[in-house]
Amino acid sequence: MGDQIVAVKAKRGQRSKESIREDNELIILAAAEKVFAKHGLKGSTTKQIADVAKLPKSNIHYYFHTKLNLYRRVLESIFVEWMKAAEPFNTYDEPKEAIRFYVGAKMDLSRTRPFGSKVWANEIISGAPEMEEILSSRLKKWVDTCVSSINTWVELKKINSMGDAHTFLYMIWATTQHYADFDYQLIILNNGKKLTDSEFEEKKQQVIGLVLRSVGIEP
Amino acid sequence: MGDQIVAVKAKRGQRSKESIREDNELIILAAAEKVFAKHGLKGSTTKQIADVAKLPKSNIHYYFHTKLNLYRRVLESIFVEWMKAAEPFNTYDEPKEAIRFYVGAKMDLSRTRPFGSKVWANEIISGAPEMEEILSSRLKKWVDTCVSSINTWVELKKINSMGDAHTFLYMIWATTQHYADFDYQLIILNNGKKLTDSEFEEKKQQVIGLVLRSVGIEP
DNA sequence: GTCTATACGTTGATAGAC
DNA sequence: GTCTATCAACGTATAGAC
Repeated sequence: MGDQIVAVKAKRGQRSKESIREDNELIILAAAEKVFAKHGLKGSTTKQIADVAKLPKSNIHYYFHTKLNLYRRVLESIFVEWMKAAEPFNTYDEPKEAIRFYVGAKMDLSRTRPFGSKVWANEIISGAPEMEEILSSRLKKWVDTCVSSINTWVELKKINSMGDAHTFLYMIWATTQHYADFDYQLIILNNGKKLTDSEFEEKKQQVIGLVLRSVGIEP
Repeated sequence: MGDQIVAVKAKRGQRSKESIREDNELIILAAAEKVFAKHGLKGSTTKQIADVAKLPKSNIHYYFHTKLNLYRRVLESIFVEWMKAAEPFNTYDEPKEAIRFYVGAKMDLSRTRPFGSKVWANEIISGAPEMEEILSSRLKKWVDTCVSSINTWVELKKINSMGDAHTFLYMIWATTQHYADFDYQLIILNNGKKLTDSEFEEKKQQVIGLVLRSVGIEP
């Protein structure tokens, strides 16, 4: 993250004002995601964000006006990425492929963007006051589509019935996001060692296997 | 929660000082669990806790000295309850029963004590700075026992192998705790309606079914 | 044991020099 | 567009009257 900030800053020669704004907004958004992930909306301070972004505190307010506004922008950006990862579920007809790629994409996101997942988790835990709209309209819509796909597979006897399709979907969310949200716990229980990329790939395949078997598909 | 506080207060006639302390500590701990769940350690204020407990702010400091100390007491109390729920895993020999009762107990805890689960989640998300000791010694020890039970079942061909037993255990934690930590999201996606007790019981059985099938046990 | 008053640091946000 | 200086509000914690 720090390297990212330095890299963006170094590239600046004589740049247009729009470009400076764009760069700084990205730097601040990345810093904010990290800080909000650790302390939540209320627990984070604009000074912390400014320090991580290596900018004076007043610049945060200059670009985003209020802390709440910056927070909303972070949430929005996470949601967009999340929905991108969710596409496999609608592009594959066979449950085995759809589930495999969706769970895989979610696991990859937990690995590459853990802070985003944590900001999301924090927001939900504290009652989702800033996300009700996103959840009740945009996410709800996607969930409905997804649930009907799962129900179709059940009707076609391609997978076992689990009663309510939501239960299955929530298990996928919970299990994959656990690798982002609870990463510190996983590290401590792994004797203080972070998983290497290849170890993580292994866990990913194991998770895919468990999820597939849970609905009766042999991986 | 509010009723609980009123009930404890009303019972006081002429009580010993020890008993007053005990009651107030319980009231404050319950209030703190609720507030810490919503805002995390940094985001919570002693005033909020005092207001929920219906006591003056200074009493919080009188009984627990510092906010951090109170927070640690809340975490400790959650951990104890958590370990109690974990007993089934060691008291049943057959995986089908052990898993069924453990997952059931975890689901029940998510239903009856969601705030505790959220405080725990918040603490892990923010890097577990106050819990490293609990995690790396006491929780680690329990996990090791649990993992070796699972491995024994695999060796006895009572359940399918999933590669690393931790992956299976983490899936159980994630899925069950999701019903506490993400309860607001679940409500919104359920059209704003909280699950009734009997609906929750249904979900619980579905989760148990998915978990059992994921290791090849027909529920 | 209870609670008001207050010390003293930190916070979000802005004004205004550069 | 950048950044120092500043402020009012709020934070934790304590002192001391009851």
